[in-house]
Amino acid sequence: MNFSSSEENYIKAIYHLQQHDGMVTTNELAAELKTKAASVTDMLKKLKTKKLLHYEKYQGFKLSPEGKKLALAVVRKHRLWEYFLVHTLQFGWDEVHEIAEQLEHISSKTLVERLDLFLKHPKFDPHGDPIPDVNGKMEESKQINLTDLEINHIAEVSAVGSQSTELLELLRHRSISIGTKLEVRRKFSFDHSLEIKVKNVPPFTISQQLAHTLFVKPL
Amino acid sequence: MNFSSSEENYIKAIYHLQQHDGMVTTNELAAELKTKAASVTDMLKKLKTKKLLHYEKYQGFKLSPEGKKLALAVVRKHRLWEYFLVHTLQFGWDEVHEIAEQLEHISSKTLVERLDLFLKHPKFDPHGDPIPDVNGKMEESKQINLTDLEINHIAEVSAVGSQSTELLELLRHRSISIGTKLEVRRKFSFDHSLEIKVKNVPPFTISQQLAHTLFVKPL
DNA sequence: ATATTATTTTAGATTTGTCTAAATTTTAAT
DNA sequence: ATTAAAATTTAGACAAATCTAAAATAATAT
Repeated sequence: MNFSSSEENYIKAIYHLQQHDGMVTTNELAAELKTKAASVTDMLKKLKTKKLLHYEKYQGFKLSPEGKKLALAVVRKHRLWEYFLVHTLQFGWDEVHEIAEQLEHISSKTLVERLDLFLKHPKFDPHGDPIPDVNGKMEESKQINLTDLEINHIAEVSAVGSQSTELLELLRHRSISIGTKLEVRRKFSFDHSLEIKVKNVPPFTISQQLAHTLFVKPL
Repeated sequence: MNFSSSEENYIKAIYHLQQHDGMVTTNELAAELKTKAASVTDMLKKLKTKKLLHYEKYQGFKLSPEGKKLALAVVRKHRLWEYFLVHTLQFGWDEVHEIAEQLEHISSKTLVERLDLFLKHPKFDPHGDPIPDVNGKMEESKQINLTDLEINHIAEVSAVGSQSTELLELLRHRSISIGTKLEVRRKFSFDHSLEIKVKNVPPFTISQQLAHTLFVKPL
């Protein structure tokens, strides 16, 4: 079976959403894909006839096993290409998302496997997310959310929860990137903001919203 | 300006056809793209409004300077990706065409330039075709058509004029590939077939049609 | 329990790229 | 110079993916 880029994007977005929610709703998906609810409904019907998801109208939906398999294949391609862009072509880790969004839809089993071999079977992409293997299996990453990091424990930034330009701009301004070592000095319960310490920089405060999109590996 | 894959395919096909013909006709292009004349007419109108080609109805057409620029950019991407697939990912030179057809439509200037840098600015693709540089300039390849090779002069196969599966199958059967050294022993004027000699193999005869799709560099 | 609000779906329209069949224009042949 | 044939274009239809506006359903709030 072969699927359009659009279908693959829907399947991938559903996969990401159902990691948190279990069941996904029409509006959630519309927001994620920056499209309209009506368009989502249209596509859901098509994906249902292709047996990629379980869907009863007004009831929400989730991927079927075949849908999950497709999602993992797309995620695998996306993350392998990101790894390639950063490690082979010397892109910055914050420049590769949009290009990988295009590359992930190239359809050639052989290409993916040759790429994987050339890259020596990487297990994590430049954002710290695990890369599924040919069978969709991936290592559990030991990263936790920054909001869950214990006070005064040093950790290394390993992933960011979104690749929006706005977020990346803010991170750049704060000189935070993958690999940055930091610790949480205080947690303010009023607005859940955090005081952060990075070496060679005076302590600064970040919002709960920002902390929520950052993942770290405790050292 | 950004263009759809379909538009880029039309522009690229026109570019290739006008290398021979100067002016291109609707049916020629329809045949090249394996589509219908009516579809070609539709697309021509669109490409004309986008100023990519000169076109008066019933009169044939050719690329405008902007069209040529776009064509060369697509050709550059195609050939760079082919080079990458063969030299970096170890594909055979006869396996890469279809994948490169997809990759050539990835739109990211930076990506192309980083790829070019990583590959060390290759001048020719695995089929022996010259790779245009960023400005669309390319080296004149010294290859000539096999039908123009003088009798008893040794030459090396440097390019094939098509990537059709049928042709590649025939070449494989004849054990002819890029780099094969050969010479023409006789030319038969009746059907313009050629008697070919390759080392370690008894002489064999090839049709004019096949000879026409083979390009060689005299040694 | 019913009304209000929010969510989701349907109905109908739009864009892109394609097609078939019919009409038009050009070319070639007598 | 007509006519026949070939090439090209138009007209109208269709599939994919999207949208807006209206209708249907579900959730909620009194």
